Amino acid sequence: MSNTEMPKAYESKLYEDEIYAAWEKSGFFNPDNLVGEPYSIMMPPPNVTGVLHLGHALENALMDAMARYQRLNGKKVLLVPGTDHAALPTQAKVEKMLMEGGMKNPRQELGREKLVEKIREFAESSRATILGQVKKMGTSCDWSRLAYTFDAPRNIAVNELFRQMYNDGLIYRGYRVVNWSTKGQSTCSDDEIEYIERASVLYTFKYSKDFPITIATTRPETKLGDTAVAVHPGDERYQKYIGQIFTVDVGAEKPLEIKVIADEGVDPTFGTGALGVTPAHSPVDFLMYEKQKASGNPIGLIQVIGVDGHMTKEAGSYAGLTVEDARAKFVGWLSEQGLLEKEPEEIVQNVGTSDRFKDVIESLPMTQWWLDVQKIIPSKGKSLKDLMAEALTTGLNGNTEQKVTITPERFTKLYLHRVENLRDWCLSRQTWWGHRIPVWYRGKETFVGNGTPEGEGWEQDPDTLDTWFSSGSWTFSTLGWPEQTVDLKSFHPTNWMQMGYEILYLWLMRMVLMSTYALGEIPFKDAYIHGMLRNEAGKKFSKSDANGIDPLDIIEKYGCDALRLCVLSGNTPGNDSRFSAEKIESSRNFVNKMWNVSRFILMSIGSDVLPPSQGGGEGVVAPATVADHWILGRLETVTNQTGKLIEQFDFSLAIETLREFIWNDFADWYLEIAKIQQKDETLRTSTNEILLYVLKQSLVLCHPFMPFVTEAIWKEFGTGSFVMVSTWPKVTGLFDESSEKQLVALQELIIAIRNVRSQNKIEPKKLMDVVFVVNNASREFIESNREVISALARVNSDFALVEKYEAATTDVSVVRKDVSVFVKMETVVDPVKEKARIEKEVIELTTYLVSVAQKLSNEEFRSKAPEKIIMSMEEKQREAQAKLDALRKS
RNA sequence: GGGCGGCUAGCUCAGCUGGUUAGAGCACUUGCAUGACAUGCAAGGGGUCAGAGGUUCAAAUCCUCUGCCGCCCACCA
Repeated sequence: MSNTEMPKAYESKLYEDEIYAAWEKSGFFNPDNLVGEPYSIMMPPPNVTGVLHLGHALENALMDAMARYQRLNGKKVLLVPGTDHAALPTQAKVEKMLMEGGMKNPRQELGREKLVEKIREFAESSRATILGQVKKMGTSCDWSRLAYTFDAPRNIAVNELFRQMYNDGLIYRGYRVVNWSTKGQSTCSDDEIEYIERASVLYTFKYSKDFPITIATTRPETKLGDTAVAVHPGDERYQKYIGQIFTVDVGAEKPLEIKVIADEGVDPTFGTGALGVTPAHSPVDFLMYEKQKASGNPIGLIQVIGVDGHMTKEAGSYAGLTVEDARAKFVGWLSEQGLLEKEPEEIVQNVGTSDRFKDVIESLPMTQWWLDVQKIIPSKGKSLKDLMAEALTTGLNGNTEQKVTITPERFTKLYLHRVENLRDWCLSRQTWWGHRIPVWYRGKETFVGNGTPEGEGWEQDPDTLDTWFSSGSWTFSTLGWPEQTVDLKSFHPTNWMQMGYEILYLWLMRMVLMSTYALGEIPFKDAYIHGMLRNEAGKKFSKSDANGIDPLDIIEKYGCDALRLCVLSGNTPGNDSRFSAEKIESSRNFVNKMWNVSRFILMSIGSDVLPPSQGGGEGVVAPATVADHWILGRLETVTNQTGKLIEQFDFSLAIETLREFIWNDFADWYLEIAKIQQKDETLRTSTNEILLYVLKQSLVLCHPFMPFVTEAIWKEFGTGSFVMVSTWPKVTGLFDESSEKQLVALQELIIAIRNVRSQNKIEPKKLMDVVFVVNNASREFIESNREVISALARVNSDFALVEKYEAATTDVSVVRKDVSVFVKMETVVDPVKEKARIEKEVIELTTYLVSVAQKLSNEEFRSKAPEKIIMSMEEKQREAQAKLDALRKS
């Protein structure tokens, strides 16, 4: 074997690209080349607004760990890669860049076609970068099924979905108050509003001297469009005015006709108990307007703010002013007229801002496309809201197979609460990048469907669809829907989805909505919600890349495996975690440890056992020593634990379990013991076989988390196969409790002797002389481990085993429960110090024994605690007592 | 105004369907260039589990309250 060529340290750069290329070429990323039960994961498509950051590294690590684990367990795994065109956000981003480059108004200057072309160029370049990054992260996705939310197949799915929802009467065109971004010149949905706290001024005033009711507002300029004052129906103060109309002149185009109306929603105890109603510029007021209309007691609607953020001609003397200027002017007028009832009051207020354009959202009345979430779907007898709730509670139609489980569970409550309060979804955007609304108009005719209708004179709606409309269909549009493809049948519902909690409402909910509506299926069975990755100081990695870290830089420096381990360790469901230099180094070191363990094994087994290329390490192993039994038992325990942990989505603990096993058990103990066993002719072959066996299994166990290094080592075996498509270890019944106990005892003994050396500053090179005091039970145990003890504790191997021993003044004692060791010093041991050391131990033991005795003598404990607990406590008591007795004797 | 999460070793975090003398990584102390690895080895030090009550034979773990820190939601004019 040529394994001596393995370099001392694992250099990730030498392997990763080559290995990824080999995996790709092997075809095993494509489930068509695998057998077994289908298992599918859809990659949350990164937005082409930018390139990938560390958060995406976490997502890729999560998805790929799961995909690889499932593949090793014989599943036919599909992991679909893709990107999201991110309609409005991408346009916002490109416009911002163009404006930074000197353009004043990109839409005006370039026009629709040219601007869309610019955005497409940007998107394509981001897309290419992103896909390259995904490969660098080692993600085992099927590139033959690569999808993009804006490609032709996805466009068909979007149009078809729209058509069906329209035909079901769920999608409608309606005039109502929308969220309007003046800067973005577009609507946005309720979910795209970010509320920020800011200082504001509350003005309390009357419309005119003889108006009987005082009202308050932080937006005086909108009052130019007031058409009513609402009071609580039971409010005695205002009872007599209800139904009356007052005409006031506040300087708008026409004098305002203010009707006093009653509405249950008004809180009579708050403020003046009266509310100025501005139907055109407040969603709540608009509802009152509709309610009044429905009750046959209509009030007016006057739009005083335009789409450009300036006052309209309805605002009369205020027309053309910005809202800020209009506000100042109106407040000035109120003050002059003596209409302000109180000094203006400074308050803190939440205002909605556009999450993309960052400006304050105006409420304006407009005709837009909406998705009705309340309406009963004819074929289903339920509303979209009902479907969305069912999917998380009882399962669709009570079918528990069609139920989404969210980890951690607490997000389920959030989701359901949100669903309950869901309002109709505004689908149309006035930006240009994205799926065009699939609706055509000709005079009074409307056509909804896929592609331009036949005949002359049709014009397509100029608006585009909310980007989440296409991402909502991701789990099935990627599988060929609306065609009833084989993929769709095999892989939907998908098995697992992971995402950050920040898109729970935006995305998870919409996937459930779309999938339950279109397919009558949940989009995925399990949703794993991860937290955000923060920097060392606990700050968010901002999207503007100011303190962002490029995952490629990390990969370049530390390797992909280290990055993956790093982002997964310490990351628990739903909780944020931090990324730091120290953490990545620690992960890199573990990768290197794996490498060196393998390096040692491949170098030392020589020709004694069959080389791996001829099946070495595959067959039956023959444990000969306690250590052999122990390590095989540990491997089995760890195999069980790791599998269970991954299936519970507890990736961090799985990694910790593996690290502990490989580093502490396998490398620090078994390898050291194996070096001794290798020198023994009768043990050499079996030891080497076990080394190779445990190594191979460990590589498989670690592969989901560190795919590259495990594959690189596997390659050294020269089998020509991939660890990626090997088999997750099976439980073989090699666990042996007594070996486990014995080895732990051996470890404790060796550590104790090493401790004597350290405490007494005896140089490591010197072999110490010791005497073992044993009883019948422990004699055999020590004798059979003579060589191991000698080598690992560094004592002369010809030590005596006696039953009684009179300690000399040059001896230091080590006491275990049924073995004592006397270590011979060259000089007289300081009797005071030695006594103190023993005293300390005696005190610790005594204290412990007292507490145990207290518990055990407690009647209630004895009668109520389970048998198992009592027995284990009694066992511990015996052990501690034995040790204490031995200590006292010495 | 509602709701949620966090508070465990110097730092970052596990553990929390109650039951070993509370763990890991990093940092720290003391030794080691021990033929796999100094990206390492060995031996250590370090915590009244935010505080106060309660339930229980038993609480970091369950309940109540309080205090900080963070997040989400909400039409209080």
